[in-house]
Amino acid sequence: MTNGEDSLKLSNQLCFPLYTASRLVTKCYQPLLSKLDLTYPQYLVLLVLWEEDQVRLSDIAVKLQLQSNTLTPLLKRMEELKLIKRLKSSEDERSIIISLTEKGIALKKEAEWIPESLGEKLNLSAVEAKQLYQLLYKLINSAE
Amino acid sequence: MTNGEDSLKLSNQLCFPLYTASRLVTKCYQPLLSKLDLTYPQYLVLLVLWEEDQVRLSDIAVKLQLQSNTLTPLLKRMEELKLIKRLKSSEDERSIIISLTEKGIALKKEAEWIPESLGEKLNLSAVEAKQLYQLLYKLINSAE
DNA sequence: GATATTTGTATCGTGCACGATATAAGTGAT
DNA sequence: ATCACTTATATCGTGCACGATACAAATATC
Repeated sequence: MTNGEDSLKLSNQLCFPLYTASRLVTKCYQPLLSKLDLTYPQYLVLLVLWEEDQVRLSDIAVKLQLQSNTLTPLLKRMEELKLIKRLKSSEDERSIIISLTEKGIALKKEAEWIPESLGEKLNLSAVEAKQLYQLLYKLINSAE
Repeated sequence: MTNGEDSLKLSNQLCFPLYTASRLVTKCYQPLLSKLDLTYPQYLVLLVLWEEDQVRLSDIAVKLQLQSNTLTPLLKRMEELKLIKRLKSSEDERSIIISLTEKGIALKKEAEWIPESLGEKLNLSAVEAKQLYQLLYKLINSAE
């Protein structure tokens, strides 16, 4: 972007808008998700499970790029909310299989309007959203 | 992006790469910042102060889009690390003025190589970085 | 087949982030 | 001056995120 003296200016750093945008988008979800009594990371877990039920904890960890020490308590809270079940795998006793409960499955219908609702909050055109999407994935894949 | 059935797919959501990219970039900073005994939000506060010393807590809050209940303990920890001073404003006894200590000022020199070092970790071209930067700011400004 | 290594999950400690709420200082209207 | 109102910061409680570490099940090695 720039070199030398200005490199430490907040306005010249990519890190800052990334950090701010991420928190801001999470914040946009908050009022929508609180109606479903969900937090943002819990919603991400459900997105995984709505696509494919019966997933190992370690597979969720890979998909969401989260570690076991983050996921374990998060999933335990979701279990307390009766959204998911945590069962040991019969094939490998070390693995925990996460599956949706009836309540977790039913929640999908209630969540279907969320993406659209969020799209309205963020004033990006379809082209811009796609561009941003691609750049972010390039960034994610570039740094391992 | 897409409508109907697929809208809840993780891979179709802008929120997820944003969230992941932000955590990933923070993680890239971590080894660099730990050498200076700093966390990422602490580094952001220093970026603000290196640009302009003697800033009110509330002004830092606006610049970093953080709330007082996040900043207060964060700044107290930085005070314990002898990086900053927290003094009540003489003009308005409600305000806290944050200023750099000698140690805080000296740290700027040690941090100057960080932006460049991070640029190497993230495999984005200058054009892509600028594009991403602009899209993120558009997003931030669009949603208030 | 006892031992070493790897893998999957959990535990512990620290530091954000933020909603809700409290408190004290300043401001304004009566 | 009094009382409502606003503003600046702090406190409290909850939920991530992650480094370090522990531990048990599975696998590999000898």
